[in-house]
Amino acid sequence: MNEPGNNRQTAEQVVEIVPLVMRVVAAELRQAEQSVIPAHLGALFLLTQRPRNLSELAELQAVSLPTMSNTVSKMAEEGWVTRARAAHDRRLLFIEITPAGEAILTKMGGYIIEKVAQILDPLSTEELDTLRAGLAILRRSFVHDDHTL
Amino acid sequence: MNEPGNNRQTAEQVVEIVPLVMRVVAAELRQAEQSVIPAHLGALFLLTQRPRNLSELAELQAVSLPTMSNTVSKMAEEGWVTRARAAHDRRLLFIEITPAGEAILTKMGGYIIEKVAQILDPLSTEELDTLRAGLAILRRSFVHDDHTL
DNA sequence: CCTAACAGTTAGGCTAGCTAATTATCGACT
DNA sequence: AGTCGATAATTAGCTAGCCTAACTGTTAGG
Repeated sequence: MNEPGNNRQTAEQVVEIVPLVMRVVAAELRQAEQSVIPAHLGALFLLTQRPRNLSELAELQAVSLPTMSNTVSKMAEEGWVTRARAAHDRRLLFIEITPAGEAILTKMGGYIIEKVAQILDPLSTEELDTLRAGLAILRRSFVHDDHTL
Repeated sequence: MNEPGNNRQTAEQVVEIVPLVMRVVAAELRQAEQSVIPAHLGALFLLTQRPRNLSELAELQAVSLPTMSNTVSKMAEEGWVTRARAAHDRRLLFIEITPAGEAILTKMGGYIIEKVAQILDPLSTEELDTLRAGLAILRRSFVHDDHTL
């Protein structure tokens, strides 16, 4: 579909840059004084849209089922989500965010977004537009999308 | 410098998308049959440009000194790099890639880049251009750049 | 020379991820 | 109704990759 080299060159950039950015973001998160919410933010955000079951969360976050099971257990212990069996099919979980979960998402999500926004601050409006467009393409390519929102 | 919202919206995208892409890339790497080279590829690539000392590698890869020290130790055990004290200042390491290191970089780097290139294959030429431009901006913003190449 | 600063290593610990095996439920087919 | 395969989630056990704090060796300036 493309000149082959174009593809590969872009792939090289992805492999180089994404892990670097990841480490920087992770380092910022680690500095968030106490609260420590690492991988939980993404799942919490998905739960603000509507309740989900475990498989949905795992797929949307691109992690295995056991990983998401652990994540949800920890969040439930913290009181950020509730976990119940679905009425119509008792194999399924019905996972809902709580007000405490929404509060922590606002607080911690806001913190990290603020940090990243500072890093992006020197960029011009045009650069920000380009960056957003690029990220949107990355998302479409890599993420099994959620067709419900 | 910008309308404040622009910045924040882009930051949200970064925080959402980068970890997702990271997990997908990591999953691809994990499937690379045996060879298992996780964080080492980036460091090896930097060493193809020229020999480096440990602090340089750590900064360019945005990891702590102990982390990079471990990484280099493992790579030295595998015979992918050599480690020697610099002649003019014996505190500094002089880390060089070996032919074996170049070989493994070609093989494993090629493998993962191929995988990512497949994921990007459906994109049009225009989309690839946009993606590359966005990634370049991301890199400039997040990475302490190497001014020597 | 002595001491402060610097480069790297060691020790110890944590999180987030995985696969494999297990439990519980459902649904379809006899 | 009973059983059996498929599906959803959990548990057990493990690894990689990252960190901070404390230590060792080296240099350079007063």
